[in-house]
Amino acid sequence: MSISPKLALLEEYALVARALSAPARLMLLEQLAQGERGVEALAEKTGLTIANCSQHLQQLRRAALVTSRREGKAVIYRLSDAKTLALMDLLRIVAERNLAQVERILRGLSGGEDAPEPLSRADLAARLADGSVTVLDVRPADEYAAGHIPGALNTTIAEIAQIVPTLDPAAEIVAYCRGPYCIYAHQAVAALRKLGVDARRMDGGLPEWREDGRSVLTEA
Amino acid sequence: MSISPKLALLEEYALVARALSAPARLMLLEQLAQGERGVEALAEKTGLTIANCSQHLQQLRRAALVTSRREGKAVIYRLSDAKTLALMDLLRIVAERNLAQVERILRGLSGGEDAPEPLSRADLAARLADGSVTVLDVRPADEYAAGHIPGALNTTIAEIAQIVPTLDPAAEIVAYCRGPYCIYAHQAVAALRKLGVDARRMDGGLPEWREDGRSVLTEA
DNA sequence: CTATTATTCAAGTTATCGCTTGAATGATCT
DNA sequence: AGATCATTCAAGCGATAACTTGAATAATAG
Repeated sequence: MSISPKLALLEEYALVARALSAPARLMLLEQLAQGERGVEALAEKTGLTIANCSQHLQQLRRAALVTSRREGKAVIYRLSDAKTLALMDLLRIVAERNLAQVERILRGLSGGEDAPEPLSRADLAARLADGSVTVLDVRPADEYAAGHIPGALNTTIAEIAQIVPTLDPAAEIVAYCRGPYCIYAHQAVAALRKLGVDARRMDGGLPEWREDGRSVLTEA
Repeated sequence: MSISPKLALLEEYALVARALSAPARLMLLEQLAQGERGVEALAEKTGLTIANCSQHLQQLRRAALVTSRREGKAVIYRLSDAKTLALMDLLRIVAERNLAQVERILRGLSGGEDAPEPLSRADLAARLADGSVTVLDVRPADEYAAGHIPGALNTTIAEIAQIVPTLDPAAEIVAYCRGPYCIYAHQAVAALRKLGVDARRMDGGLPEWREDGRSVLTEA
């Protein structure tokens, strides 16, 4: 038996937790939840320098939360499996469930106490089928192109006011973004409600939608 | 909107992960999974100094993984809810699933590749009913006294050789301990198999057993 | 082979964490 | 109130982590 097998074991668990303990790495994981990416693309999206980004990715890889492969001169990173996503999710749930501060931050974004309940993905899928909703994808255009909910319209938060008059006034507006870590959908709903337009968020984001096994449309 | 709501949010999630990123705190959580405890008892069990233990507990409380209440002059800590246990569990699953190093540590403990599959809690409950197993609780005596599986015998790893001859040779031996983070049951199985006695672990530990809604016996 | 591009490595700085020590708070008991 | 016990706070030290900069490695193109 080694010096302290117990501590060695706990150290391994702690390593995984430590990998999740920096906001920069959570950003990277959120990006990777959208799909696999190269280092440069990730650095661009997260605003990190290339070297810094690379080092964070290596920490994630050491914790086995992501894997990488070479493709030409680029190294492509991706989430290692669905359990990584599950872990991020549970982390978020515990944080949101327990921390009043998180609540306040989210409240501030969605326009106060009157923020409506999010629409479940199952309900959204049903209502997409009968045409009673307009779905807005409020992620950047390149992520929309890489895959989105069929029928969803892509727009930015800044341009959201211009798109409203073109929409079916009878259909409820539902916004979605990258997922629970992402605030775009919150911001979109807040912006729409400020305009006097009723809107809700979809629960989760595109990664969760895909994880459910629902269809995803990729631009040609 | 604040300076960077996105970062503020991620910082909160990271806070929870950071709380799980120190072996000492994982030890504390494992202890608390057995039941609520005071600071001094936790310090004793984990080998931390009182002051250090108190500081770790406060970090866990800041992350809302545990809550505390006063009882006389003592402060009693407990896991805040089942989600905390779920988070520890998923962390362990991801770590074990992905890290070859963890595998090696556990293998080394259980006596190599021939370590038997653990017995599920449901199966153990069924076989307890028909008397075809002997259950060994290999946790310290005070934890056994605070609650154990009905019918289980308490022993230490060191004394395990002496207890074997007193057991029904027809019944399979199943050992359990604090749970997945704990290595006592692994050690017990390794020790028994070295004696030529067939033995297995129960999957999970007492907290998981209790979480299943199964009966737990407390010493008078 | 040399040049180019994408990524990683290495060194240095600043900030944070974990642990220790010693003092301060809070609740009980006499 | 004063004494006592459990816990927390505060300051200090050594180790570790995040970020920057500049150089080194790998794969491809010319």
